[in-house]
Amino acid sequence: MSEISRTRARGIDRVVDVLEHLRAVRHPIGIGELARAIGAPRSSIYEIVERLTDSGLLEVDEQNQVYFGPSVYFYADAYLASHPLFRHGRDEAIRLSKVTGETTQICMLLGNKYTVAFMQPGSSLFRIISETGVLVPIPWTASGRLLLAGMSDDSIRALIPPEDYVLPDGRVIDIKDFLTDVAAARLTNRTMTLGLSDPYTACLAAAILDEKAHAVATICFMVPAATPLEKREELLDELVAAARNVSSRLIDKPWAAAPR
Amino acid sequence: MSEISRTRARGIDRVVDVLEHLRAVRHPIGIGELARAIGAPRSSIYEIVERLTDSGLLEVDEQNQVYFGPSVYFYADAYLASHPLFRHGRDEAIRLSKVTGETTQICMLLGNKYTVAFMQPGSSLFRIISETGVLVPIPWTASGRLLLAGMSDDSIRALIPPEDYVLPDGRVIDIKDFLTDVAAARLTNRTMTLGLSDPYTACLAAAILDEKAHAVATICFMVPAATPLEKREELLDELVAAARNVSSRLIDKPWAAAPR
DNA sequence: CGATACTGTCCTGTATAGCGGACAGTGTGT
DNA sequence: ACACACTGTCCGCTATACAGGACAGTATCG
Repeated sequence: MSEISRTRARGIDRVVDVLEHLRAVRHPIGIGELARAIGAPRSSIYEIVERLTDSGLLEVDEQNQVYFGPSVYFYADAYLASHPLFRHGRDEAIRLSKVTGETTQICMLLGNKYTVAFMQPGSSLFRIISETGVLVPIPWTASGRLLLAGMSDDSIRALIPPEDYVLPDGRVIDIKDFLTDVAAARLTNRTMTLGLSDPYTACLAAAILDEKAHAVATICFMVPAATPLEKREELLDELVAAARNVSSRLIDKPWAAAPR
Repeated sequence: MSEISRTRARGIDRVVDVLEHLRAVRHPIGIGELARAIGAPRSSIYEIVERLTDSGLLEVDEQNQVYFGPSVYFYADAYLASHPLFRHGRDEAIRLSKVTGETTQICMLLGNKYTVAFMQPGSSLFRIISETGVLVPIPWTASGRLLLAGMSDDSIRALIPPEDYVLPDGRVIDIKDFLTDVAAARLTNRTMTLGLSDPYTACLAAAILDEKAHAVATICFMVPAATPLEKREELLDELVAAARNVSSRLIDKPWAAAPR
């Protein structure tokens, strides 16, 4: 995750490493274990954890396990308030999930990975594929192809590390094929993949665009692969409509008339 | 906010100051302005902002205004998932707001301040008193009294800075009176204040308790001060029931059977 | 026009933050 | 009983992160 440098690391980098690690493990963790996991000296991490606990960014429970603290909640609240994308995207996802009964997600890129930003489970009993916030290689997903639509082939090659083209089952995606997929997604603004990251799941997605027509997120359904094609096309139409809906609401500047 | 020390500051402290300042202003802000606001050298802040932007903790828009980045959202998502308090508290607040038509809030302490963690506006047109995440002196609020119920008088004195006893209109709350209020709240687990932070608003609150019977949050209504006492008592009963409801669900360990 | 106030980048010296390691305490296995 | 693996605290050395300022560029003002 961090640089391989063997030299003394900065406090800031340690902080980032700590937070990223907690996100990755998604569990409270002992301070010593945390230090080991991110390859940092224990003394440094003890210090940092104390400082961040004081500020509420982290929290230490009665067994001295470290995890995120209340401050991140308030920071996120402010973040969400400034991003209509999330507010409206969530609303649409919840609505679609109710109307169609399918599991609906809002997805986005985070650095060079793909992640689920929000998920609303459907009414049918259907297992959850991936948790919110877990980072996944972009080529593993239908949405990932849509989210790259705004980029040139060269920058896509630069962005995605080679190992990300290897699927969980060992198959390797050809980069040329992938770029072709992206180009196709660019034109239609919709993708449908079958058994990509998971053999029994089809993923349907439509892109949410910002004012410059860049894909900033996708809204998608996770449906059983056995779902008839006609039904899937129908669902995809719903997604495209919903995405357009959200996109159109992003044009209003969020804090244009805000007080100083 | 930070120490008054004139010496060189740590990177970590700068990071915390930056995040806290963004929370306080609740707006994207220029880098130079940010540096000035927290009393830090510009060069340091440029550096830090760049680093934090890379990690997604901050975001810089096209006008080079800095604000929270997507990472905080995912950290908060993890935080919420590990805190049943928030999930259940939110649900209850939304339900109460629907049932009663009143503005409902979940409130908690953050360091030595009081803050609204979640707010669900009521059906009636009623102005919003305070935004989510804004820090308010504890003595200004009804909920604050409940939230201190687990502490001794001495630790309360140590916690709250003297200036926090001065109300916005200039009146000063006597510390003894305040401690008496807290003691009363401790017994009944409910508070009602009239025109404390605002002359036309009554605040009704009940405490949500953790497994050790410490108040970890409150659930409260903001109603017009003119609301008849009988009606207010009725609403308070609802709050107490809701709080008990949430409290009882906090006893289950959130990640007891979680996978490694 | 010059004056003032920004902004973003780059450089250099030194106060100090982070590292490594020692230490005592606790628990668990044999 | 000992060995081993922890944990949390403390301390001194030194590589370096931070502060401070210089710099060029841009914008607004009268």
